Amino acid sequence: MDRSFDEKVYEVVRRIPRGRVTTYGQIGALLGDRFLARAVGNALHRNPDGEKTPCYKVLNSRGELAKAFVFGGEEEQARRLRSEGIEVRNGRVDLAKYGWRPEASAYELEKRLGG
DNA sequence: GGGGTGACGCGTC
DNA sequence: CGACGCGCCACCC
Repeated sequence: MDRSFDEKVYEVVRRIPRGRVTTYGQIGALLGDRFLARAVGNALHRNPDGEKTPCYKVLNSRGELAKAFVFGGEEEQARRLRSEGIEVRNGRVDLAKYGWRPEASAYELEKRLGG
């Protein structure tokens, strides 16, 4: 009954803190393989529930939004990001400022320590 | 089982 | 900055 790859991706996305973003590559790396980045993008493209899984918080390695954002396109994605206080300029977000590294999060640390 | 698709990432020009 | 090329992968025919 192992969860499908897509579901694992959604789980990670649901843990992204409010006001922060992450990238396809970082999620892939967290799931065990940096080359999964492309598959992560595909998984989000198939996201069945935009409310439950805030995929608008996932960007590419350069902090750029997705032209093919499923729930309304790039503009809608920008609006959702801004609604969390995240700045979007020229279709891009400053990862140094808003980026979240899942593998270094307190949540992960706690989990590894057996919390 | 074989082949196409795509919200990727990185190097190169 | 933009345009390719290439490697890789899960999904879906």
